[in-house]
Amino acid sequence: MTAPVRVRFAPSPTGHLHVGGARTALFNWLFARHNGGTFILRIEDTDAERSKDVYTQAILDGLRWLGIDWDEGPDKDGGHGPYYQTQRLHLYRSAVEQLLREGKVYHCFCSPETLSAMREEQMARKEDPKYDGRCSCLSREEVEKRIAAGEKFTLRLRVAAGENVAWNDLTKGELSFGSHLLDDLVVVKSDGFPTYNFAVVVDDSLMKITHVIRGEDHISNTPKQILIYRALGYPVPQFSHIPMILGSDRSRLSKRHGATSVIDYKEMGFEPEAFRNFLALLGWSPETGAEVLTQDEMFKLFTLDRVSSHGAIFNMEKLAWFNAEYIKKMDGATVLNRCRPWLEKLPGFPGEYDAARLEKMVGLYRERMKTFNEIESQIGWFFAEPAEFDAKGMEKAAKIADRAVLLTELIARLEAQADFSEIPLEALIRGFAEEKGRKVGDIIHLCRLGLSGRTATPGLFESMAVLGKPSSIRRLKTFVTRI
RNA sequence: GGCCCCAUGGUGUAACCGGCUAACACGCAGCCCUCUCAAGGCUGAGAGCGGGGGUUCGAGUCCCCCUGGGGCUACCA
Repeated sequence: MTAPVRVRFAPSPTGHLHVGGARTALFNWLFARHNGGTFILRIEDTDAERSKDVYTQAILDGLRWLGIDWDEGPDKDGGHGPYYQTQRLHLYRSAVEQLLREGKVYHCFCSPETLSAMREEQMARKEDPKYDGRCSCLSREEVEKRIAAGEKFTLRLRVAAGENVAWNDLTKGELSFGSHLLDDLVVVKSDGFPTYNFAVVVDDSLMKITHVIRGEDHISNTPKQILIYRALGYPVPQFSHIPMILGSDRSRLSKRHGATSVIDYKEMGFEPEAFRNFLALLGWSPETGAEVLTQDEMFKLFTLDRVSSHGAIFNMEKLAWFNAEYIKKMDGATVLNRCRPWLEKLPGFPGEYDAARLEKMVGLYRERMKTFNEIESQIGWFFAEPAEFDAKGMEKAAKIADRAVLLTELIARLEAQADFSEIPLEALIRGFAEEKGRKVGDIIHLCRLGLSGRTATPGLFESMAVLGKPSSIRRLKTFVTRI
C-alpha cells in the first residue's frame, strides 16, 4: 500500500498571487483531489526583507477567489504545522545539528567578497564558477577559535565528487545531473537562517510531502535538494516539474505582458471558475478532449502524465471565451450580482428599477459580454437618457423621409398601448411599419437611436419592455425635437 | 560561457506501446439567421508536424546532430 498523497503549494509572501503560482497551486490541488490526498499550504516567509503580511493575506484571498481550498495551512492545523517557515526555525536548527554531528556539513568562513572574487577568477579562466571547498578541511580547533573570535560563517554541505543525481520526473521523465557541477552548497546563511533549498527539504520531509509539483524553473534546484535529502537520510519524494506560463513573446510571463496578479482578473470582470478552468487547460488536457469542465470533472480527469512538457502562452482571447461560456450558463440573479460593482458606477443607477427588472435588463447582455466590466460601457442608457446621439446613426436617420411625423404618430400609438411587453410591442411596431409602407428596420433603428443614443443595443422590443412605457415615450418625444 | 528543459497551424492542445487524407478549441474570413450588436448554425483559410541525418515496409511519434526558444547558474525564494 502506497502512502497517502500529500502535496503542497509554498508561495513566498512577496507579492500578490500571480498567474503562474495560481496554476501551480491548481495542479497541486487537482492532483490531491484526484487521489483523495491532502493539499497543504505553506508560507515561505524567510526573506524578512521582502515578506509582508498583507501579501500572505493577498495570496490566501487569491486562492479563495479561485475556489482552491487547502486541507492544512496557516489557518488550518493538520498536525504538521506550523505553516509559516519563520515559525519553523527550531526544526531547521535540529536538522542542522544532526548534519553537524554527522560531519556532513562544515563551517565556511569565506566572506561574500572572497566568494565573488573566486567566482570572477574562475570565470576569467573559463571554468564553472563553484566553491572550491577551501574551508572543508579546517581543523576543529581552528573552527572553534574563529567562531570564538566572532567570525561570521555559513554551513556548507559536503558534496562527494562524482556523485550522480537522477530522478524520474513525473512530467519530464528521466532527469539527471552530474554532481561535478554541484558545489558544496550553503545550508545555513551567516545570519543563522536556513537557505531556501534546505528549508524546503526539511519542511517537505516533516510535512510528509509525497509529490513535489512545481514550476520547471525549479528543475535545477532539485539535484541540490536531493543531495540534502540524502544527507539527512530522508526519503526523497516524487517530483513533477510543470511548464511555465509564457507571455506573448514566449518569455516568462511578466507585468509587461499585462496583468499578472490573479486578483486583477477579478477586477477585470472574470468569473473565478472560468479563470480556473482556463488555467487548468494551460499545459494540461483531459483525455476526453473536453474544455469546459466542472470542478468534479477536473478532479476525476486530472493526471500528471497528461501535463505537457513545454511552456504555454497565456492567451487573453481564449480566457475571454471561457468566461463568456460560463456567463451563458449562469442564472440571472448571479449575473446581476457579478455585474453589480460596475452597475453601481453608472449615473442614475438603479433609478426606478427593482431587482426583477434589473435582472431582466442585465439578462439582455448576458450573451453580449465576455467580461462583467463590459456592462459598464453598454447598459448606461437604461439609467440616464441619452445626452447625445450616435453621429453615424443620425446620418442614417436623416435619410428617412418624414421621420418626425412618422415618429410622432408612433408615439401616439405607443401611448395608447396598455401592455408594454415584448410581444405586443413587436406586433405594434411591425404593424405600424407595414401600414405606413415603411421598412421595419428603419422604424426600429430610429427608435433604438432615440431611446439609447446608440446604434447597437439588445433587441429593441425586449429593451423597450424593460425600459418601460413612461421612459420610452419621454425619450422618443425628446428625440422628435432633435431630428 | 556552463548546465538543464522544450519544439505539431497565430494561440492552447490531440494524435494509445510507429500505420493520418494530422484532429479539437480559441482567434480569423465568408455565408445563413436577423431590427443593430452579440449569441447560434454552416463553410473556409491556416501546420505536412523547427532543420538535417539515420532506424524501419512505414516516423509528428524511436536515435543522433544542428538550429531556435526558455529556465537555472546567490549566504533570493
